[in-house]
Amino acid sequence: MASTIKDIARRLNISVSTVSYALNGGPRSVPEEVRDKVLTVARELDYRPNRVARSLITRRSHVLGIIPHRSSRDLILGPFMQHVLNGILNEAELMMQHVLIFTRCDEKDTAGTMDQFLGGHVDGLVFISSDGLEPVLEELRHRNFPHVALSARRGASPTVTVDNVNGVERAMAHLYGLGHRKIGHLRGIPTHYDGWERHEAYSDFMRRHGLPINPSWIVDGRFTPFDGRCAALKILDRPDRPTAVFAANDEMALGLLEAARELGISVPSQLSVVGFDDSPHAALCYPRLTTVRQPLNDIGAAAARMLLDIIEERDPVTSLRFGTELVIRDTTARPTEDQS
Amino acid sequence: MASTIKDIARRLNISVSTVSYALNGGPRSVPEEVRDKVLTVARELDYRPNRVARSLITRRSHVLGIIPHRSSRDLILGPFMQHVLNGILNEAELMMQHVLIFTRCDEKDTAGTMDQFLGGHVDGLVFISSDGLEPVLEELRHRNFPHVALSARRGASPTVTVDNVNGVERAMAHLYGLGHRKIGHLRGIPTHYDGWERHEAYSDFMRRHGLPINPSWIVDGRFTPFDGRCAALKILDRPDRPTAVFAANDEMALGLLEAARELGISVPSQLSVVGFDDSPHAALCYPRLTTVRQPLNDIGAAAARMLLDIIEERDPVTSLRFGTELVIRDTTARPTEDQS
DNA sequence: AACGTTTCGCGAAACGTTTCGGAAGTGGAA
DNA sequence: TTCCACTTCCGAAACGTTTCGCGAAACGTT
Repeated sequence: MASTIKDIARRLNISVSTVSYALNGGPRSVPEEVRDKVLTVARELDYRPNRVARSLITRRSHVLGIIPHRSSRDLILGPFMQHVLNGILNEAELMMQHVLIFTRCDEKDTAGTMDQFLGGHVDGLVFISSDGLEPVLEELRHRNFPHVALSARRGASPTVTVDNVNGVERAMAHLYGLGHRKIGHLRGIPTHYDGWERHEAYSDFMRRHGLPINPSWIVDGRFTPFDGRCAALKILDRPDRPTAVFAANDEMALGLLEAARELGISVPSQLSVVGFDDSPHAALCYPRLTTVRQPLNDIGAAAARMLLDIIEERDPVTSLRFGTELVIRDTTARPTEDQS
Repeated sequence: MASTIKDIARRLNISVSTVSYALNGGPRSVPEEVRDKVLTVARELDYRPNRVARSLITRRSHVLGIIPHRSSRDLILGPFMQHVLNGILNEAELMMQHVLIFTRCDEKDTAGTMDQFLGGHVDGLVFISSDGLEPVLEELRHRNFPHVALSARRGASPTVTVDNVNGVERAMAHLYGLGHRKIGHLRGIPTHYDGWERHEAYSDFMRRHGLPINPSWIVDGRFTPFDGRCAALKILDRPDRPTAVFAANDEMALGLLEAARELGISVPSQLSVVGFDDSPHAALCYPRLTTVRQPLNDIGAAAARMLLDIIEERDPVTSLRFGTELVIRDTTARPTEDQS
């Protein structure tokens, strides 16, 4: 139904090549006069170029692919995914690229997954989390297909990461400086790289400062407020509870705050809390959350830009690491006498 | 570099058509034996079908397009976009479709926009908000291109909406029932259809109950916490402030809560607040927000499903409207004596 | 007049598929 | 033997572009 370049050519009794050149100021020039005629007829026929046909031949779609974490049902709802995605989208807009989100991504079916990725619909891929997808990354590297991984071990593939170790260090040092010695940890799923790294940094800090690590002060959650609340109940509802808890992200810290309220534990006087992310709600909740800020929007934007650089074969920046910043608000204070 | 169907054919000295049939159990049968051989060689050559070439001929990409609100820089960050997108993504996954987010969408350049949309990269479109895009919708209708609009006037295009009128009615009736007579409104941008409809419903309620509408009790914001805070300061920081405020969404209500805290106005004893959405943080903030719940995930999922129905020419469901539910939490109470 | 150099334009190949028309062969029934 | 139906496979067209090679014409220089 829709008109094509051929229809224009026929109408004007000229060849399709000429039309193509006219339409996109193509690699060869066409005289002003016929150019105008082509443009007019194109408008008359309501012509729209078929970008798919074009991609087939140019091998570029101007679309960036995104692979959300596989448990995306939950994670896309979190501020992490949200802000990173926002960063990617904003940057993609500037770079005139669209963004395709791959919904199906079965890590057990590497072949099927690759079919999707390499089908030509996207020029490159951003992995929001590489958790469980190492074989896929491996094959992409092997095929030389442009990709960038976030929240991943710095390895063979290009990565954009946040300095978790440094961020956790700041958070812990803050708590330690206030006088806390009994510090618990709401840990993210340990297969998730950030979750793992933050836990490592936490353990490392505790060890280095000779603090006791009580296993029952460390509970896992999948980065959601609900999980945070459940996990927090396990940590807090016991006689020897810690005086402070470091949560692997803000969402879980929010759940923790709720749990504390339910248990009648007042924050920060009886319990200090530090989160990670500085999501918008950290400043909006009550009491306002002390947290480690990571520039999620910038991370997303950087990933998008790095990916396009790779696609267009510019400088080979292979990895980028962003810094963090401690934002001290109202959920941290000195532990009270009777606790320490 | 990558191997094609032709390579397989050459290797086996058979025709490409046979390979094609073998590969996708195609419309014609091929004997078991050659089928196996084709599959083996395909694996050997690490063959990946080129989906772009396939879409060119089948005219299907199995990708659903999404057009975020044009001021997406802000809106994608809100729970509205987030949950709707989540709903779409989940449903798309079930339906084996991927999702492409159009970043560029200049409402001034209808032609350019249409080029993007009709380029063949997507089989249909979901408009998150049709605000300002009527000409585009018009043309899509004219071309019979599958699309669904959210948060839009029920018109010629298929829509999925929420019953704003009913939702606002519940919120207002709740406040009225508690004894509030001086009720303000934190309004969303009025070009946004939901924002407009909620404001209409608010005004209508006030009129019907003979309540005074004070223009300085109505301030606009772009659905963000920051805007909510700014707008709330204007409403609250004056001698004749209302005893209750209905906010067009939860994010602004959250900003309102913050503003109230800054001004030393205690919620709910001195000020009642109702939001709209029931975003996760409504239950997590303090005091917990009374709000109108709308099933954002379901709305997104329904839109995706409706779109696919249209694409695949199944039943012609033209529009769907979801109901709301009032969730009473801790930000609403009777007005105190001295206020009324 | 002979010569390069541009300009202009056409035809065709290519991108990687899907799918149609039909040819050749096989087997069974009339 | 003839006819029909079925299987198996090939060649080619099609989808809508981009772009290369090449020829013809036009133009100015020697």
